[in-house]
Formats: sequence, C-alpha cells, structure tokens
Amino acid sequence: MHDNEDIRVWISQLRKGLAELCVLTCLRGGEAYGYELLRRLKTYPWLSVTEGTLYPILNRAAEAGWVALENRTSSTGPPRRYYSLTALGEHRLEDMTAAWREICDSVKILLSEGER
Amino acid sequence: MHDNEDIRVWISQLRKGLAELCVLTCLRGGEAYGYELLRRLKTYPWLSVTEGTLYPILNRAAEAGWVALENRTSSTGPPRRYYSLTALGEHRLEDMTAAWREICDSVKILLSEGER
DNA sequence: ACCGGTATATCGCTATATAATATACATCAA
DNA sequence: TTGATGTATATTATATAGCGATATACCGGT
Repeated sequence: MHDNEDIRVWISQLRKGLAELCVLTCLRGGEAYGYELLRRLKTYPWLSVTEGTLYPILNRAAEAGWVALENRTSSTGPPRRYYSLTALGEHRLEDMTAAWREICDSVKILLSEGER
Repeated sequence: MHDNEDIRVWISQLRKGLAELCVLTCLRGGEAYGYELLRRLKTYPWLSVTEGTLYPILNRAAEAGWVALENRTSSTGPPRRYYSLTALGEHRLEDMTAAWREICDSVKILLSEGER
C-alpha cells in the first residue's frame, strides 16, 4: 500500500518559488545569516526549508544582487555569512509579494466557486 | 536592459503544483474536456495554463486514478476526451486543498510579521 | 482549396526543492 | 586527547513540473 507519499511530492512542487519568497521576506526585518534563517523558518512548519534548499537560494540571490553579503567571525562557533536585502532586492520582493497575493486571491475565488 | 524577465521565471516556478490543484478543482463541478478547461482557466489570468502544461497534468491524473476519462465525438469539431474526478481524486483534491490553505495561512502570517 | 477555430499530444529546455553527504569551528565531558 | 554535540556553510544527485514550440487533425465557411 503506497501511502500519501505522493501528496508529499506534490507539496514539494508547490513550495517551488515559495521558499525564495519566504527567505527574502525574513530578511525584510534586517540582516541575518543562513543558519539563523533555518531556525526562524522552522517555526512555520509548512515553510521550513533544509540546508540544501536555503543555501542555493542565498547564493542565487547574492549573485542576482538582491542581497549583500558580509562574512563575520563568531566567538561561539564557525564564521557566519550575513545577508541583507539591497534596494534591488526590496523591489523584487515587493514584486514577488504582489504576485503571490494576486495568485492567492485567484485560487481563493476558484476554490470557493461551486462550493457546496 | 534586462527587464522583469526573471519575475516571470519565478512565477512559473511558483505555479508548480498549483496548476494541478486548479485543474482538479475545475473538475469538482463535473466532467470537462481539456480545451474546455483551458478556456475556463483563462478567465483567471494568474491561473491560466497552456496546452503543454494541461495535457500532461490530465494524463498523469488519469494514470494515477484521480480522474476517469471517456472519449466522445463532437458534431462541431474533433473528438473530445472528457475527464471526471474519481472518489480517489476527490479525496486527493481535499488533501491538496487543505495543504494549500495551510501554506497560504502560514505565508500570510510571515508576510504580515514586522509589517511597517 | 484554404483558413480559422476547435481539440489533443509531445519534445526539449530550464529551474527548483530535497535528501544526503562533507567540512569545519567551538565547547564540554570522559 | 578523544569524542560528542551544536553551530554553520556548501555541494551533489535526483525527481519533477511548467512552458514554448511544434505537430496533427476535425470542422465549417469562403
């Protein structure tokens, strides 16, 4: 009996793109480093990501100029890479947020249509 | 001048999984054939899909047993393939809808956090 | 015969999430 | 000194879906 394995696969597809929105949104409040973002997002079970998802997102964002990065040492562990939104990144995040909201609204309407 | 091309790419990622949810949701109201679904979804600009997206979704859904299919001829054009949700498909759609709503709620909270 | 609308199908490309794995620094206990 | 644990970043392999482009074919009107 193959359980609800495939709903997990589907959800993983659903989260494509969303992870980036969540990460950049977390940076809206100020700079942060990767591991910190991992912990923050872990407080939202549906939005939590793993290292294999997060670090590529941060690297792509840095390469695209959406975030600035600064390496700093830590007295309590290995060095950290702090990321902060650039003006370009803030603008992009606004575009992403706007698109997300419109999509959300559309789905809401579609789902409510013909509701019993 | 590289325009907002990349936001389009991102949105295309964001729509992964969502397209399937929309298609199955459309079938909730009763059977329909592919081209009909294309037109229906076109009324939601953010959710509209192309043939290259739709037909693979319908084929996968049929293979998975989420939809039943019936071929019928049409007096006004080429033959059509009508799809209808199976009990299994309805159950899966419920799971998808529930997951979607939870994710939506989580994102809403995250987005509202630290709002200016 | 030709064209536009209807209808389905498939190929190739691209991008992303995710698990798994590796590396390394710091601290504390055995 | 060794080992374990928590902190911190990175990369690789795999699977999967969206999408543009393209092809095929039926039908009615001109």
